Amino acid sequence: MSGSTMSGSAVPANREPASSVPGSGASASQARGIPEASIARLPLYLRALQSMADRGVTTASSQQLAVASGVNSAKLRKDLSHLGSYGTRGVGYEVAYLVYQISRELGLTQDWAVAIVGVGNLGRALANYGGFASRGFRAACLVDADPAQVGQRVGGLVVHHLDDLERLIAEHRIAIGVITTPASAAQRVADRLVAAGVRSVLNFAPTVLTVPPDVELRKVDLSTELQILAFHEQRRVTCTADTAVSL
Amino acid sequence: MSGSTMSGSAVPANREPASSVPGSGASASQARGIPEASIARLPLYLRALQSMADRGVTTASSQQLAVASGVNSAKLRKDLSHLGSYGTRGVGYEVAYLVYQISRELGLTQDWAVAIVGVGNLGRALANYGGFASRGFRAACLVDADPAQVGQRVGGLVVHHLDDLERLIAEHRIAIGVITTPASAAQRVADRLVAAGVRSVLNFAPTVLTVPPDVELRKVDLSTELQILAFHEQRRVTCTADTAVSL
DNA sequence: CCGCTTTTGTGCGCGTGTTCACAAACACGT
DNA sequence: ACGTGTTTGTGAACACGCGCACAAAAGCGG
Repeated sequence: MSGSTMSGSAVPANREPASSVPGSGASASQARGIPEASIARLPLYLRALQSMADRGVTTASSQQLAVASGVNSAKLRKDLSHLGSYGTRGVGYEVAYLVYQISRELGLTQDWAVAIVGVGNLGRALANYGGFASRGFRAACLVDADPAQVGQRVGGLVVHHLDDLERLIAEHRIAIGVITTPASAAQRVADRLVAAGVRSVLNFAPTVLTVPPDVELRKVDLSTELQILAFHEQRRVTCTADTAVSL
Repeated sequence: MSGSTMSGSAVPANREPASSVPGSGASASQARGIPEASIARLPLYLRALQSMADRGVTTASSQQLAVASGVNSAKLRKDLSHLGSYGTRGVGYEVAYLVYQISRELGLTQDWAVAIVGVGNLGRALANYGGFASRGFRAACLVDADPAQVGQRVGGLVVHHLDDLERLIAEHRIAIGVITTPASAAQRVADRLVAAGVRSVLNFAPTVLTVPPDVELRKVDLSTELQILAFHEQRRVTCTADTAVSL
């Protein structure tokens, strides 16, 4: 009854289209050919697998893994098949081995130095977030434009001034930039990150950023998520009313 | 060359599939027939439009709006056409009118009471986030399990104890629940929210939640986003190395 | 050594979403 | 009043991802 069973592909993306020449739609993009949708689910599988490993489980079937990850089992098998045939028919997947394979595919065998720009409430929350270190990420650098923030210790790190951004990126070998500034400053920060060599940016500011096409830009938008929920909530009451009338 | 121009649909979704009976794939879901993908973009358009309105712009073409929203103009027109023919050929869209129409469609003409469960760093950040109030949302209720947090004032609100969750939901007419607890507590909180009548849940905890099919569940997963970035970053260096070899 | 059970890996049809491209519609200047 | 230029709305082609369903493979017991 409630339109919740969504069969088809689904919802959009956190990947910003950024600037892309529409005419040159070369479909031969995907390098080693792992679909973007599959990659986005690998972290999910990885988490489920690590949870299993912690509980001492050594082997898991696609069915079990699928349930633990909240996805269809066929989809999971197809996703895993993209990284090679790491399962044993009739048995399942070896948890530890799969953890390693997915980690390697995601590039989590090394750890990535992350810069957080904007030490507001959200920036602080991220800096203190323990989930990073355990998953191959290290908040290596905190930056803010406000002199009052500079020098403060947040999550074991000293906040530096925005002016030193370029130097800090070079020194800490920053690979990933996280933008938690107000929307008004986000584009300027993104430009400086890119100019300093950062090719992966995660944007929390509620604004559309433009970056060169070779920069990977993702966004997390809190109010958008809420607005989507609001839509469904509103549609629900509308539909309920309609149903009530038709009864 | 750099596989960044992504033509096709793209990435997965923040919508959790939740529990859905696979066999009963009724495709006639979508009620008034606005595609989910379009809805997810409406907040983007709304923001661009409001920004234009603030700058005194009264009329915008699909091209202008598309650039401001970072999407294709044809896609934007098709999205807007789903809510009716609110444009004037040869001219464009009237900003103020479109703002109203989108707001109405998203259910933002009323404001929604939001409960935030888990007053950690992230919960605090959300409670203090100014972007809510301005967009039709109101943090009406802060809850935490830790007695030390109870009674504190965060973002103008007093933190209540988790025990009072059901009462608070009823009193404040909470429509949307936001989960910012540790992963271990998330499922229990979700169950209680649902039992208390909340039908829309936004989950920040890094875990898979299971809810009844009539509950709208979205997730925001910070480490997943970073891991996807790490994948591309790693693929980049791998590809670069390959290229260097082949030269 | 063979047949039975379990589970992977995948070919295929289908629904969804995206994009192009164009006709209908509208404003405006003359 | 009428042509002209611009912009919307949408039909159609295309690309993508999802999930079913099944064959191939592996283990196991007799």
